[in-house]
Parts: sequence; C-alpha cells; structure tokens
Amino acid sequence: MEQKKQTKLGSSDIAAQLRREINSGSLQRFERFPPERTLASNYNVSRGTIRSAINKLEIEGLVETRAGSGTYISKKFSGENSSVIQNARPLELVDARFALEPHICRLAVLHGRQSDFDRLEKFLEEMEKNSDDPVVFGDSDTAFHRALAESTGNSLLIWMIEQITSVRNQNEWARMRYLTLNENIIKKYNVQHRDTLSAIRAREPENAAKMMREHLQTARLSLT
Amino acid sequence: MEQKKQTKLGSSDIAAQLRREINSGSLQRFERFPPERTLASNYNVSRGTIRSAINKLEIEGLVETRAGSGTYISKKFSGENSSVIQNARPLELVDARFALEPHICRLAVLHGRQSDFDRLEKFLEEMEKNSDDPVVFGDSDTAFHRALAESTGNSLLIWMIEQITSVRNQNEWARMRYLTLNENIIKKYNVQHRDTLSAIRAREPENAAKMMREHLQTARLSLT
DNA sequence: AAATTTTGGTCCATAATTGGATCATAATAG
DNA sequence: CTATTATGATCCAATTATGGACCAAAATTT
Repeated sequence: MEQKKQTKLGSSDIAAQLRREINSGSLQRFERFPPERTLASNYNVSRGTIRSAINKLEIEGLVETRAGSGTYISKKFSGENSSVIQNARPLELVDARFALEPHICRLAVLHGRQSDFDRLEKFLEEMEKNSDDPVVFGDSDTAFHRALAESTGNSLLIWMIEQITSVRNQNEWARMRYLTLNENIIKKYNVQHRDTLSAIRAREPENAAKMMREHLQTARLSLT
Repeated sequence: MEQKKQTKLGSSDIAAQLRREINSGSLQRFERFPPERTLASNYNVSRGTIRSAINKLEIEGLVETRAGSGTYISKKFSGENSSVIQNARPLELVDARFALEPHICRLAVLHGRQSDFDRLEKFLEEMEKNSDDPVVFGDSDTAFHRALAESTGNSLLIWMIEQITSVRNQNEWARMRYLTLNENIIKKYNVQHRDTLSAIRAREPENAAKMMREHLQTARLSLT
C-alpha cells in the first residue's frame, strides 16, 4: 500500500489507525476516547465517518460506547491488569535495548574491572563453543548481556536489564528467538559480541557503544 | 501559538491515570493523596470530577478515604516497590536517565504525533511560568519527561521512566532536588527543554538526543 | 484547652458535553 | 448514469461537569 497523501481516509482506514493506537499505547493514556466531534476534526473527516469507524471497533469488542458519556476502551485492552513487562512486543523490547545497552557499554568502560571483563570473556567463549545449539547459546547470550550490565555497577541498570531478560525468556518469546537463531546469525552475533568486548577492554566508550548498536541492529533485522 | 485542543480529561481518565500511578509506584510516596481540591486544580477540573474518580478507585479497593483526614492508598498496594528502586543512588539514577532519555528523544522524533508535542509544549509553558516555584516546576518537569516517554508509544520505556520518576519523587530526594533547584538552574533547564522539543519538532533525532544529553549533563553537575 | 484551618461528604441548580438519529446534498466509485 | 458513501447541519436525550455553599470530622495552631 502506497502513501495516499491527498486522498481522504475512509472509515476502515481510520478504524485501523485507532485500533493501532489502542494497541500501541498512545491512546492508553485515556480510558475514554476523545469525543467523536474532536476525532472528526483531527482526522479531517466527517463525524459520520468516525462513527462508522468506531462502530467497527465496537463490533470487535475493542471499545464500548455509552450515549451521553463517551466511547471507552474496553477494560481488557486498557493495559491495566497485567504488567507492562508481560505485554511488551518484540520491537518495543529491541527499542528499549537500543536505549540501554549502548550506554551500558560506555559505563562498562568507565566502571568495569578486569574481573568483570574476564567474566564476559567466559560467557563469550561459551557462546562460541555452542554456536550450533540455540538453547545453550541463548542462555549464554542472556548471561553475557546481564554481566555487561553488572560491570557498570549501576543497580538500576542491572535491574532494568533483568526485567528485559525476564521477558525474553518467556515461552513464546523463547520459541520465536530460536526460530530466528540460525547458525549464520549466531556467528554474526559472536563477532559482534567480541568486537564489543574488545572495544570495552581498549577503553573506547564510543566505539563500544557503536559495536553494541550494530549488534542490536542485527537483532532487530532478524525479527523482521 | 498552537491551538489549545488538549482533550479535557474526564473522571474515568483521571481514575485510570491515578490507578496507573498507584500501581507503578509514582504515587506510593504519599501516605495520603493530595487533597481533592489540590488535585482538582492540578488536573484543571472541578472537585466533583476528582471525587468521582477517587470514588471509582475506592470501589476497587485501591484507596481508602477518611473524612476530615484524607485519602489513603490501601496498605496492600503501598509496599510493592522493589528495593532496588528504593535504594538507588543519585548518580546511578542520572546514569540510567543518560541511557534512556536521549534515545527516547530519537524515538519521539520517529513515533511522536503532533498532539504529543502539543502536550509537551503545555508542560514546558507551565515550567516557564513557574520558574520561581521549585515545587510546581518540579512537578511539571516530571510530567514533561514522562510525556516525552509516552510520545514514543513504547510501553516498556514509559514504564522505566515511571520507575525512575518514582525514585525522584521520594521524600529525601525531593528535598535534595529543591536544594539544587535555584532560579538560575531552572532557567537553564527551561532553555534545554525547549531546545530538545524544538529538535524533536524539527524531526532531527540526533540533535534532539544531543540536547537531552546536555540537559542531563547539567542535571548531573548540579548534583555535585 | 480552645480556636482555626484543612479535609472529605453532601446537596443543588445550571451549564456543557456526548453519542444517537435523521435528512438533504455533494462526492465518489462502478 | 446509478448506487454507494461521505458530508455537514440540526435536534434529541442521556450523562457528566461545574461552581457554590454548608457540614462535620480530623488535624493543626495558638
């Protein structure tokens, strides 16, 4: 589907967009939708079109409307019950790692000790030794990234990485990872991990961060 | 000047927001809620709306109200904060922000919408208007950084910023902040906030990240 | 101890908001 | 051309929000 810049959006387009906003969280801030009249002017479309879009969502059970009151995001979708961690989507998670891990590399350069790096080395060797076993590799990989965080000595960052790790290890996630983890990817990861560690050992913070970004970029691509 | 089309919050929205803040910890510092009249003016709604929101929370058992005394967070919800968060030290916290927020700026450029930016603008104006009141400024500052995270649409990042905020708002921390928040620092912050928002609006991710780094650098220096 | 202030509880009248519904007209697609 | 869809305007009924006033319990100050 190409960009249709000038053509007006139809009710299905708008329904899809609203659906996306509910799921992606930009509308989760609200329990209640903006009023139909506001949405209409926001999307530059008539109120009828909005009503028809909302109607679609209502049939799907995503929202409930109450006359005189408003249109409400259904409780199940308002993201209240289960923890954020449980519901994180793959790309959200990669983005979070993109935020945290390059900077963790910088801090590792600043605060890391020899013993920390030796520990990283150990996990790295484990990964290289088990390039043919996605399960063992995955465990060592997790341990590596965690040890990296630990080398910063920053308890907050360690904790955040732990949270992220706990998502990655959930069942469905684990399965997805093993699907994407073929031997080529693993070999690439090994090189990138080693490059990262080398840069840290050489006390080159920006270089280490860069290596980590490349690593995460690979990980992101392997998701798609 | 941009239009002031910020959607007004209804009682359900406020209830949802308070609910989330309780569960995520940002409000746990209060043994009791701010008084209804204060909340009303904070959210720019009438007291009745606030009462209606609090009533919803009370029905859910999240909160207890005592006439003449105040509204209190139920005990079972008040001890949930992980000790990691509680014990974080100031520099650890700044480092965590150094990791998260510049990248959040980049993502805000990618995923933020006009309405998100208008919301940021609102908090920015509040800060500029209250440069002489560290308490009000601090609250708007918190809201600004949170809204920034929200503009990414990444629930994990939003949650992490909330965690950090919950530390920053703890009593001892709050006191320390207000010690460092003289009018000069605040003016500097205002400029940096605005620079950041401008870069985001101009869709310049690296520039926005840079502005945020400078802001955090200032914040770090003011700690020492 | 007493006076004052703060805080939630209650009630009221009024205003504003919101989804529901209808209709004539214009635009678009087939 | 015809059929379908979108538009914009209007009115309706339900719901919610507002602002004010006053009360009683609790907390704070004197």
